[in-house]
Amino acid sequence: MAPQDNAEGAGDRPPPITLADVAREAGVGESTVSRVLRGKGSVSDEARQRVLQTVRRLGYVPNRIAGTLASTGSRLVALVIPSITNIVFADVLSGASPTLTGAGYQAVFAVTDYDPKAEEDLIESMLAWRPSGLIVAGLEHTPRAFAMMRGAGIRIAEILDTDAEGIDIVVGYSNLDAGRASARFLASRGKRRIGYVGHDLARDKRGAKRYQGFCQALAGLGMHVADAEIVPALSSIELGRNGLAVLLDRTPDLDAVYFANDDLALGGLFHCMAKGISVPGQLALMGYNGLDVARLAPQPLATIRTPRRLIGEMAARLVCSDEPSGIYDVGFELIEGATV
Amino acid sequence: MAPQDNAEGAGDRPPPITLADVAREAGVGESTVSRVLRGKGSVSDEARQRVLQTVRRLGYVPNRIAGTLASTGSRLVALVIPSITNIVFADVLSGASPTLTGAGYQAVFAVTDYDPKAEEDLIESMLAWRPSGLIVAGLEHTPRAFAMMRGAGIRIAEILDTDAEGIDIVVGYSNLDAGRASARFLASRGKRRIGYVGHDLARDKRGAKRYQGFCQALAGLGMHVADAEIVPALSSIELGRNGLAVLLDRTPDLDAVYFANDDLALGGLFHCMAKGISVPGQLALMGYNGLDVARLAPQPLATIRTPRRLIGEMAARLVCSDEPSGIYDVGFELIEGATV
DNA sequence: AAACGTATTGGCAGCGCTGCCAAGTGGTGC
DNA sequence: GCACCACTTGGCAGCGCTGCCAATACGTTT
Repeated sequence: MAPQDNAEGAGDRPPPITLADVAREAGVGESTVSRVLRGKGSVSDEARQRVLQTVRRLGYVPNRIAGTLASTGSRLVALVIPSITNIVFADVLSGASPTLTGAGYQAVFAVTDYDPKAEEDLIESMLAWRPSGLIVAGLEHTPRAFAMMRGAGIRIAEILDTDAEGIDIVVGYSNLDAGRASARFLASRGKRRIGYVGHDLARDKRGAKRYQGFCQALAGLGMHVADAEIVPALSSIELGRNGLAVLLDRTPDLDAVYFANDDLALGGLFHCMAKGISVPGQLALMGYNGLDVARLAPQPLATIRTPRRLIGEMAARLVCSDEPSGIYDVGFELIEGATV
Repeated sequence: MAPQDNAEGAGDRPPPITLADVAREAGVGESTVSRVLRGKGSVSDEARQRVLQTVRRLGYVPNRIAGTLASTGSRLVALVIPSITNIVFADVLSGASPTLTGAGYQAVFAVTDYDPKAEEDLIESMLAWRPSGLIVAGLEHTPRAFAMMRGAGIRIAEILDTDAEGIDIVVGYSNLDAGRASARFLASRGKRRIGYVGHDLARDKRGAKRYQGFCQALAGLGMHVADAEIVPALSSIELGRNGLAVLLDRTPDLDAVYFANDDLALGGLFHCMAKGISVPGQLALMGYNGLDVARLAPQPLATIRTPRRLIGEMAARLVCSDEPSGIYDVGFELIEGATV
């Protein structure tokens, strides 16, 4: 842990190379260098070669900070997400990142940890970088966050949900419908004593909407959730394992359990495997998200697959383009798996 | 999928509010506004109140682009990582992000997809933002990438590996040692016919080092890898499942298999569960990374836990501070699990 | 030959802020 | 009363680049 000191020079750095240095060395005007580097405007082949060679020789790296200040657009896109270890958002980023890079944009991101006030503060500090676009998770924000986003004068994409009004661009699907579809699926397979294991729904707004849709659809079929175990923390496999144990302890005669997401459901599946509970014979399990690990488990999990990568890609493309604002509903897909 | 058009005004935006606007409205000089906003220099309470109130009234958001250009430091830290969906890097980011945010920095990131040339290009475009620090995975880079990093005059942290020379700051652990430790552990449990399932090692330099250490340690014990299945792609649960199937097909009498990481190992475990191969009775499995899902599987996986979050935190803290450069070895921990 | 487009080039203001400096104010000590 | 100091304040030159404009060169049209 102790640092082994490095002989890296502590000396004064030479002053950084600027565009003016390149211009002088190449014997051309600053504008010409700028034109060559941005590939805009016409420049003679001879001048271009001279500039490029000088750039290489001096190791010049353009200063985008200065460029951005001088021009209008910043070529930065801000991403504000609740979590980075949650694979859902990692997938969104993995869709957005190459799209942005490919279009010459840079991604700046910040993690709210599911805290609306933190989101508000982070949106503010992101806007200070004058990004040309902002991608943010969900449709629920604090009043000040709404005001800032509306007033920013940039493209805003809200993702992963379509169940409320959007500010500008919305890319996602209906979480209410996803919950409803799950309820109908379980009912269609003859399940009647259905339990629920979820996590902190005050923080996970979209999880709450799924549960709401789930209950609604059950009610429509004259049914209801027999018992629910809500663990007051963020979802994890461990929580699912424990949550299902507690639920079954309290209400042993369930024939199916709906989980707020695949992490929890996988924990539930592991619990059943460890306890010798036969799935789906004795108990059916259904998750949500369509994670790889759930698909490849010894018993593929019944779940709903959401096109998260695509959402990231589309949101990125839309905030960088002038395609019309509006709602882009990408839908979801119910995976029957082998646990129901 | 079709956008439902939104009535958002297409009108001309009012010119954005600048610090000069605030100064004029508040009846003070620009310097005073700047001092209030940055909490530097002395300002009378009365002036401060007037400024803060005006800022709130106008909804002024400072322009960090301009601020950065005018001052020296940029308060940006660049992160260049191979992947974002790989939980290892997501964990690193989740450690780095709050640390940076807490210190008033903004994280900018880019994903190389394990391609050295892409890394080179991305490092270049990140440096164009004049970050005050750069965090990059691993110690292997292209010559031009090395040159750019050395010449950038900023703090550089190379993470997740200590098995080669670093440029400036190194935060990680020895992958060679991790491989060696795994070999010794398997040998100590009496395993003699040991197989290996790995992925594209030309791309995963650190995985290659672990395998190298593993083979080295086995050789030291007068043993060797009985058979190895290298799948030419990035690791995944699916690949682990298929890889183990192929390996066992070819060499059925193995008594242990070492996997390049937990994704592959988990796939292997799932394969055994599906095929009724008893673990560790018939076959022992060992992974690497210490993922939650591996710890919580019906049979906890033998693996090596690496402090990825801590690495992210430390790297973030170090690039923002003037703590000494050098190697910070955070070590790793062997988890015996129940699969060996 | 004059007038006119097109390609190429350099100069320079200014993007919004910070750093530095000079100036003003009021309290203290001698 | 004067020198001195700490605190407070505003003015203004840049930071490194881009956008605009004017200038030049050269071929074409009438």
